[in-house]
Amino acid sequence: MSEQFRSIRGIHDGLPADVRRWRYIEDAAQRVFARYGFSEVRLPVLEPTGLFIRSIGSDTDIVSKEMYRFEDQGGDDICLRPEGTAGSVRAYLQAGLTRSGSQRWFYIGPMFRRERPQKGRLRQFQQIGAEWFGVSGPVEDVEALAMAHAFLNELGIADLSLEINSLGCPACRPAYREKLVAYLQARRQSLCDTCNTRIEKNPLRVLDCKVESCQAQLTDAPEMVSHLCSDCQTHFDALIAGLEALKIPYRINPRIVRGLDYYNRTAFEIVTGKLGAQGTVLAGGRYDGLIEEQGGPSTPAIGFAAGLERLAMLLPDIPGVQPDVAIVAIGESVRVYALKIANQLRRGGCRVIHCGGGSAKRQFKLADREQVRFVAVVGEDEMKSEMLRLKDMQSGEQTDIPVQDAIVCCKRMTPS
RNA sequence: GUGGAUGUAGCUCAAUGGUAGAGCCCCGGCUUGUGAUGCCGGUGGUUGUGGGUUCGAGUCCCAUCAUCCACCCCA
Repeated sequence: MSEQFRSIRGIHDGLPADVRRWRYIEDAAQRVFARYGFSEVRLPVLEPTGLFIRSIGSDTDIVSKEMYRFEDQGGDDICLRPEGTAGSVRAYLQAGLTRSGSQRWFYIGPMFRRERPQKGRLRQFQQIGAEWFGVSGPVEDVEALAMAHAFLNELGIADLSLEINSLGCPACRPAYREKLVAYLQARRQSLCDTCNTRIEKNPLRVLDCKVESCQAQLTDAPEMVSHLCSDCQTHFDALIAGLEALKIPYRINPRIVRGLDYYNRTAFEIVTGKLGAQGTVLAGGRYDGLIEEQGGPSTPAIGFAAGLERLAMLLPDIPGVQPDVAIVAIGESVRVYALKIANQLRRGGCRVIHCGGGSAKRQFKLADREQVRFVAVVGEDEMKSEMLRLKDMQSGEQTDIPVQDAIVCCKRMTPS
């Protein structure tokens, strides 16, 4: 007795019921993103490790402890991509598109992060992401947000809320950061242990600490949105004006922080209360410095990514396609003939399953379980007369009709 | 990486430390070519895995693995 294999921890199978949801989501993304002029790209799952160290930042959890990283047989340091933006920028530069005007891309694919699995958090998960290169204005920020909003709207998911913030820019963030650190240091004693380490590592992170006693200390903490430089302020104001004009509901959340180093100015999240601790369903923001950081010309950009599995959890079951007709073959003598009939029906555009033979009862049970609308009985009589005995499984009525008529009948009853 | 909960048939769950069961599902049958309800029968388990305590462990103890939930972090 050999041991059965299991999928790797936190890496799950996409079974038919899952994939139906995924496809539903992907189809919505394709439709909506097309309306905004975005084109799909398919980028590598394996990338040089250095790409992420440079792009995301070596101090981040993602890079420092969550990457599937290894040396391949040729001695190259490579890893499974933990997110999609870094690779998109790499591809954008590699293809020499910096002088081709703004580029509007989207992608759908697996990402890998070696974290402890929990609800809405897998080690291999899928993201639907959009990246828009070469645009700097608040207009594009509004459009990107409107596109994200339209996408989720298309899915019909209720009770989502959009939260926005500005992270400032290299001109105003350092001064704000100093002010915040001073504020936090004055309250060191009252903050939790993790927050104390965050003061040096990533002080902004303290702002969204979940510990109540910490939040109590932060009621009048300085917020980035009230320390923006005039350019950032103008940008933020225009973003808000755009959202208002499009009547997209939003909430300014000064506590939104980005874990990844490359973000600046606009940052946003769309969250649900229905997924426990992993309620962020879509998140993104502006990353004006990343392309230059990767060695390209200074190029502004904005993007977002949505978690496919998280969205899927918010969707009801999606019914699979049902066959129109099941072939029930009676007797050995019609074996080959029944196969031909099945294909003839398929060529005519019907979805056909073949019940495989055996007793009529067995085959009817099978057909019933598949919830087909019709059963076409093929026996010696039918073979001789080139007819089918077509039974409507809902009404129980059955009639003998020519094969061609059966095709028409089955197709008409189940349109799509 | 840290903490908590849970692992018994394909699924949902039973079984005072004393022979592992039920329901559903699945397979076959209830005369010859007709399904959903009915009746009969059947397959299926080294109780996640490995140790230990005991005359005896599904049950108690330890370890390990997996799943779930939370922290951390993030989509």
